[in-house]
Amino acid sequence: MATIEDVAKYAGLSRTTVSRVINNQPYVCDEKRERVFHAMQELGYVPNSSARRLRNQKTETIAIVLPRITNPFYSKLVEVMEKKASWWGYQVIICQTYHCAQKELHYLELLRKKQVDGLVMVAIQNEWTKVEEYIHAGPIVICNESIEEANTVIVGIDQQQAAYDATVHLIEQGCRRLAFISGEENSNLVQARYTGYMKALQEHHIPSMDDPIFHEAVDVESGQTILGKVVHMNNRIDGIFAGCDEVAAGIVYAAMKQGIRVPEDLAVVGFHNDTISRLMNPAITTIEVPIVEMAEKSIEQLIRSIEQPLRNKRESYQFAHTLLKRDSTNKRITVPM
Amino acid sequence: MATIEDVAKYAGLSRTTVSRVINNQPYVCDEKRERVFHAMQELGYVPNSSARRLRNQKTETIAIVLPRITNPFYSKLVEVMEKKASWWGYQVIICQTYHCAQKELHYLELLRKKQVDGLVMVAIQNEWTKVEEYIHAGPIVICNESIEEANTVIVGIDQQQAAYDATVHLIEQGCRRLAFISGEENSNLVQARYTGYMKALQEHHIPSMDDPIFHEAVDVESGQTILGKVVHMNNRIDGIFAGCDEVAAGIVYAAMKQGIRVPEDLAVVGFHNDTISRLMNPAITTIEVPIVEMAEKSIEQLIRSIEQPLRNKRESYQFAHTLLKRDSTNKRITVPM
DNA sequence: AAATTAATTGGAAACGGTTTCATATTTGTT
DNA sequence: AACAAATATGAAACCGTTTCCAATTAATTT
Repeated sequence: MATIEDVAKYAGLSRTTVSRVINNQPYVCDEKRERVFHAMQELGYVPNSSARRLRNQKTETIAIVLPRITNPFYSKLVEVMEKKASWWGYQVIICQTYHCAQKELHYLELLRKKQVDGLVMVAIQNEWTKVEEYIHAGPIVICNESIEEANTVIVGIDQQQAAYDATVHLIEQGCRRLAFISGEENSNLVQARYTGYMKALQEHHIPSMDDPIFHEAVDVESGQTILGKVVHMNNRIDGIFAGCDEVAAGIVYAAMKQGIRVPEDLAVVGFHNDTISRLMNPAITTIEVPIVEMAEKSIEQLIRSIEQPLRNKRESYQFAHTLLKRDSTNKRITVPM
Repeated sequence: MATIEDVAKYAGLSRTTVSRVINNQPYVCDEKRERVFHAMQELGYVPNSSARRLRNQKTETIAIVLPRITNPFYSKLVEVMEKKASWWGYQVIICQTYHCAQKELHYLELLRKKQVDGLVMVAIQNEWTKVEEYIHAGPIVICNESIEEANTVIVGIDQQQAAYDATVHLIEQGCRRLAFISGEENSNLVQARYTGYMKALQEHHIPSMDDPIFHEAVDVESGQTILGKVVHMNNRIDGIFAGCDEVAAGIVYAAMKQGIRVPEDLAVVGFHNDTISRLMNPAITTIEVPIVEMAEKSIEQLIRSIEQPLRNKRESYQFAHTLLKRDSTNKRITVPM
């Protein structure tokens, strides 16, 4: 590969001058500028990224840390983030944790190694205090997680309110034996939603029927499994709040297979308004999340933090969610409260 | 940030010795090794990635070029690829082309800038001759595309045979007025499938009914749109081969909405065996593609090419596909041929 | 015409590591 | 005891850029 030195020699000039041409700087006369262009052309020269990164102390790369890309909600977030980042001239490294705290720390090290300029966390596996230490190594934006104590940019929706809205809707449709189904139990996200869920139950004087078997659900298969368990319980559950549409779809699918009517016997609410929630039969009631706005805001703020660092200040951007009422909860009755 | 120089000073040793410790090399006595560890600990030292990349002429990063990550087929490929790459200690940069040849070239430049050590192409937007030029800048593995003339590693399935199998199945189910629906018309992938589709038609003496409106279909929405157009045609189509399950799902969904019975009035075959094809009602007949094997093989071969370069040699890995017969084509009749 | 100021240019010093090479000290062998 | 071989260490070169600084020339002002 040709280096800047080769170009300089070929053009009979110095590295400095070539560098000026590459970076479109002034103080190079037209004739020499032309000569440099010609030499670059002739030698097929392309500036070496590693050398630039070292010299400029800047990688123009960011990382997105998430559980796994196959979850449609995450993949949509990543799609938009990559698009936006690319528009600003940044590359995107994708980091799948598979919900493993260890893996998450491994990827956070990218910040200390200076392999990325900044990082977006979509979901968080470790204690915040552990993640926090990395902020002095580079900006971190939190997207879609609720960390009260985080002194950084945090983008998302009101998870508690969303869960509350969904639960109230189930209750208004006549459900009285509800279940709360979620992904990893310990995340702050799940905690916030659970709080909203419980608030709705308490306000309507409905007892909780939760059970630990209902956690760790993140995909269609786990949704199907859960329905199997629900069926064999004594008190038949008649309403489910699921943490994501994949799980909700698995539940609805398994229910139909087993002759359990949705919503008559069992109403289901999902989360995220993934394509599948719309296409299922019955269509699944869900919480619509403004993914595009969240993703764009996250990247904008991250890049701003990179380009003009002023760290350690909490900055919260909260977007509005919407409850999309569909057939999976439509019992066509309204129970007087 | 502390540099290796700082560590050396703190430990009262030379950069060389510190470097030896970092890289776990011999010829450092235990006592000094300890001192270096202590100094690194004390200063919170982490080796700078850019400096390492420059000196070692190696980035330990690869790129995956694809149309868009939200397509479940691509996102699954990426999931597995990232997992595998990470296992080998490589980072993954994701590059979305949105089917734009220009964008693809932009990402191919990563190879020339030495910002990545190698690159996997899932789908290809440019002429192969244009892409080929980048091979001398670093290894490229083609995954899921059929480029006859490519002298590089190419991983995939027999697209032509898969389309042939799907089409024969439609014909055996009694369909006589078929349509072929695909993504970007000019890709070699689509050409290969189209050849298989036509071969099946010809072997069964069935006239082709194709129409240009049936291209450029890549998601659920376009599937829905297409069904709308199909309905208004004179010769009612009774069988559709769709290039991906998202499109097939859109078609099935829209058909049900309009009272067109699937499969009685219209049979549909999809591609990829995405989750949605299984969950739709009726479930969609599809071609199962061994995604995990393809993704793993692609990464394995790419990393092999990076670590022991021996370029410009075609190496083809073809995996077996399966036709999964489901309800969207199950007319419960067998027409004698 | 002399004194400033602006426009060009290149040498050399970073940026932060790894590796080659030379040197000094042990250890092992005959 | 003499010599070869293995171990331990650091100085300096190198990876490919960008940028500071000084030097030279051209243009402008007094």
